[in-house]
Amino acid sequence: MHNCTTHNDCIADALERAEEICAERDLRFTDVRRKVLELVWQSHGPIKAYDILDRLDQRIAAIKPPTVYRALEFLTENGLVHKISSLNAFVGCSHPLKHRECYFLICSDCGEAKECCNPDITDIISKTSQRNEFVADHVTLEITGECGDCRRTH
Amino acid sequence: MHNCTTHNDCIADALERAEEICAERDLRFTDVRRKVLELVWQSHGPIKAYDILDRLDQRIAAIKPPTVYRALEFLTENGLVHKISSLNAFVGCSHPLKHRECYFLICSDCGEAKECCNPDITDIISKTSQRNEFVADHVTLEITGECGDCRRTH
DNA sequence: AGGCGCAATGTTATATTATAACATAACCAT
DNA sequence: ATGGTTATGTTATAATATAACATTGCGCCT
Repeated sequence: MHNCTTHNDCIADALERAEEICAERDLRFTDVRRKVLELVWQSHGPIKAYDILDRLDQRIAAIKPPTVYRALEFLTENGLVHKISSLNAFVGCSHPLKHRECYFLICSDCGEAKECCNPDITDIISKTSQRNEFVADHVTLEITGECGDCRRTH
Repeated sequence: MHNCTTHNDCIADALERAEEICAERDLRFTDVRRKVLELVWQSHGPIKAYDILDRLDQRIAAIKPPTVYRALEFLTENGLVHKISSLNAFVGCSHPLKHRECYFLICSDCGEAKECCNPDITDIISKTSQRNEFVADHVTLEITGECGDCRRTH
């Protein structure tokens, strides 16, 4: 599924970065938001809202869909998480400080979504927008296919 | 909403092209498929599956969601219609013979989705995929923002 | 013409994804 | 502490999509 040998560290790092970013921006990194972000990172790949819901600790309080969607909205707005429209799923952003737009290579075999943030793509998209007199505000770029690891395994 | 002065012609043309393409490929361009494609074109911009359902002539037979989704699946598979993932909506392809991938400029003000099929984008996406050892199979590129017409109007 | 096989549609039911609307609680600045 | 604001709880439902099985329709063979 993934070859991130110290995935616990990834998760911890992501949470810590989120903590810092929220502190800097005077945003509240509440328990719900932290827990949702943690589950997003734990899944390693894209995870669906209702799967997050299922994995939240339901012993303490029965968390309902709106709570999860609100947390995801917060995390998405602040660049900590991205929504993958073609999957209706969410994935942690691996470099939430660097940029706003991320592009994804989504393997339909193993399910992983690798961020591929190529400035050349950003550039050509921006030129294309201009040529069409279009002021872009958000870009969704999702490339589906088969990743190298999966291809070699077959 | 749109400045296609002879939009009835657009619709008729699209249906005729679809007819030809299906004939060439030995596909059945059935009444349901034709009617769904017609409604997609009538809307001019992206239209949602349930809006198509509402607009289908329900006097004759009560058409149900699966029927619409199947028709959309057929039309999408054959390049006559594109799904816009970020909107959960469908739009007619304006040049179904030319290529497989289309990119969209979606105006969040007027709702139009303009196809922008820039080979340079295709090119760079393909290079990026290669560099990541990724075999792309489908590309979703949806640029949301404000179109020139809307910007000037404000 | 009759019957076979396959593709398309009909039908019922339900799964999945997402949000509206209003109530309560937690936080925090004065 | 109190009042304003932000976050969460709660109930209900809207919106999007598909599974599973039944029936119909069409092309082809003889």
